[in-house]
Amino acid sequence: MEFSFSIDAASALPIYAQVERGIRQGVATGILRVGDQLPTVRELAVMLRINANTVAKVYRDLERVGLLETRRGVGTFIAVREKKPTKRERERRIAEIRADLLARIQMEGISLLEMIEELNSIHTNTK
Amino acid sequence: MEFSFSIDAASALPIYAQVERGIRQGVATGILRVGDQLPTVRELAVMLRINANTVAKVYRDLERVGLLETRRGVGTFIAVREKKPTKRERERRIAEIRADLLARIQMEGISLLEMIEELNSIHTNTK
DNA sequence: ACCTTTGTACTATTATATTAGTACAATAGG
DNA sequence: CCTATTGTACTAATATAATAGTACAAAGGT
Repeated sequence: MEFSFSIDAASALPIYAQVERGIRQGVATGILRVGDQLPTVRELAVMLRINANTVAKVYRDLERVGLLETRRGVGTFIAVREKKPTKRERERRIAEIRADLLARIQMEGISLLEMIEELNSIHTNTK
Repeated sequence: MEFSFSIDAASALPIYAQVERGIRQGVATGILRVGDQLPTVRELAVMLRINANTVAKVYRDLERVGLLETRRGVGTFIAVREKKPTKRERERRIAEIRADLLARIQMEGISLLEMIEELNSIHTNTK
């Protein structure tokens, strides 16, 4: 698997937020590991067909948070694995994911049963 | 159940998009039905603690799309039920929901099995 | 030492988002 | 007819987002 994601310029979600999400998802899913080098500001800008300043902003923001580490003249690297949330926090997030999913399937006219079966089918096919 | 949602001013998603999502979700979930009157522009602005212009923009946009119907001096109403998607379209959306869910639970360190059980528990409790 | 690469820091420009305020047009109801 | 209500249409101001372009500082390689 390779580190890549796409930008939807038409989305209401600003580009910089989409880039940040892409990187965070890469880290969280293990596609990006501690020490891995990211594309350079200019490279990623070309890859995503966005402005280099936008990429630079994301790198800067994520560096401030501690997720990335930048070495001038060298590149930008994944600095840390995201810290484990508390049990309480984890449950809150599960509840949030659940609520979002329910709202969304209801919105699309999909029954909970159908969705569960959809997920079960992946589960049986993948293991 | 009552028509209500909340705005997160800190979200990267612009306020107008959050309002639009709230209304669309209301319609899709059946909380808002054809013919139902929405709060007035000024009322909803107060309810959500945002500017009336932002609400007006959303009403205008949704009217253009045909989801709302506005009668001057009277109010804004739900115009149509969203049209049924084709079978193909529906499957595409299910796949999209599934992909988003998988990415998200992986990002949060939640196993698919755990998520399925979470959903199953709702299912058994609600029926 | 020199050159290249890389992140950083600017300025400038354009577009969008949000708020504030005012005014107007259409409609309902007394 | 009159008034209040409601959506609509403006202007203005501020902030953010995104692009374009230039320049600089730090590090590595030669």
